[in-house]
Amino acid sequence: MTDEPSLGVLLFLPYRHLEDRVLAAVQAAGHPITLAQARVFQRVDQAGSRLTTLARAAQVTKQTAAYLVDQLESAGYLERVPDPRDGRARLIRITAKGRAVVAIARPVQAEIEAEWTARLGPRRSAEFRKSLLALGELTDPFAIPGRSHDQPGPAAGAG
Amino acid sequence: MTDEPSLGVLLFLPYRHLEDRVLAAVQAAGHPITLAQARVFQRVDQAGSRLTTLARAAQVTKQTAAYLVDQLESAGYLERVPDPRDGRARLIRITAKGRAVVAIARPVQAEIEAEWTARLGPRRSAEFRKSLLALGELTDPFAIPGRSHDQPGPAAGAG
DNA sequence: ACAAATAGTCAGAAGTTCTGACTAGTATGA
DNA sequence: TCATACTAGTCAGAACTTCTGACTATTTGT
Repeated sequence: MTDEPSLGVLLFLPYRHLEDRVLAAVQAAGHPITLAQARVFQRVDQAGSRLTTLARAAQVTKQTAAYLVDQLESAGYLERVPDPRDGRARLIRITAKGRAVVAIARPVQAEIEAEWTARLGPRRSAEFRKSLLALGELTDPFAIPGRSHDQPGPAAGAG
Repeated sequence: MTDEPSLGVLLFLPYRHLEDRVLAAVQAAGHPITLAQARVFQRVDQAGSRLTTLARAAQVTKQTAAYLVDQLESAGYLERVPDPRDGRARLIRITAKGRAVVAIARPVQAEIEAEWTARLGPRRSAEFRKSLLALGELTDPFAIPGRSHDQPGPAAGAG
């Protein structure tokens, strides 16, 4: 660690900064949402998401995702409706109250991105995003076939 | 969310991939280390680190860091020695057993970085790292003055 | 010497996440 | 159509992680 920082730490810093600042703004606006809840909420699609999808995207088990969605539903930020296409599934959707949270989060996110763009300059900034997109294809567990159902993501098959 | 992925998600994917693969390799080698423990262990300096420093770097409270260091110490991966420069402090150091873990982790990390470099190409890869370094200066809570003691990082001053 | 700040600990509570076992609906193929 | 395998989600319980609050010992600055 006296050496140059690892890519892990380097990715961690902006990731966490973004997450923390957006959450702080949401909380400051009077929404008592936790970080774990936010990590699920953030991934709910406008058109509605299935629990399993959220769980995979957030890289937690479906039980964990269910626990957090339950809380967000009780608090009125999310709702569950039957999925017309699949009787087993339910669609998790953002409520009006949830959209109020999105309305707070979005400009903060934009503000941070603007700070980053100012720091890197427009060209490097665009390239940075493109690089992240490329790495996403390499590192998104969705892309990895044959993962089983209860796992939060890769890294499991150890121990 | 039907839109293009946010920078948050984009940073999350490679961060988590790296973390998970390195941890999986360590666990596969027979070291029963958890993700939370690894996040602290990873930040211990060769020359020894103070608990408070580790806590800040990992962005958890010092109590949490202490809890995890206790476990890593019991398991023999870390040790605590008095800090000759400050009677209050102790230096947390990596033991021989801990260095065996580092010896497993390092090449995996290098392998992943090589994959990323292969994907981005050498030029974009170098620029990607430079951009992350620049953003680190912007987002490292160490750089933010006047933060108080028990906080895991920013984002706190909300609610 | 004294006040303020810092390093770390102790105790307890809350929050998150996991494993295992289960129910119900869907898809496939004989 | 029926059996089988698979997928979506839930229930229960345990383990793990993280936090808040209160405290001791030591150092720093005046």
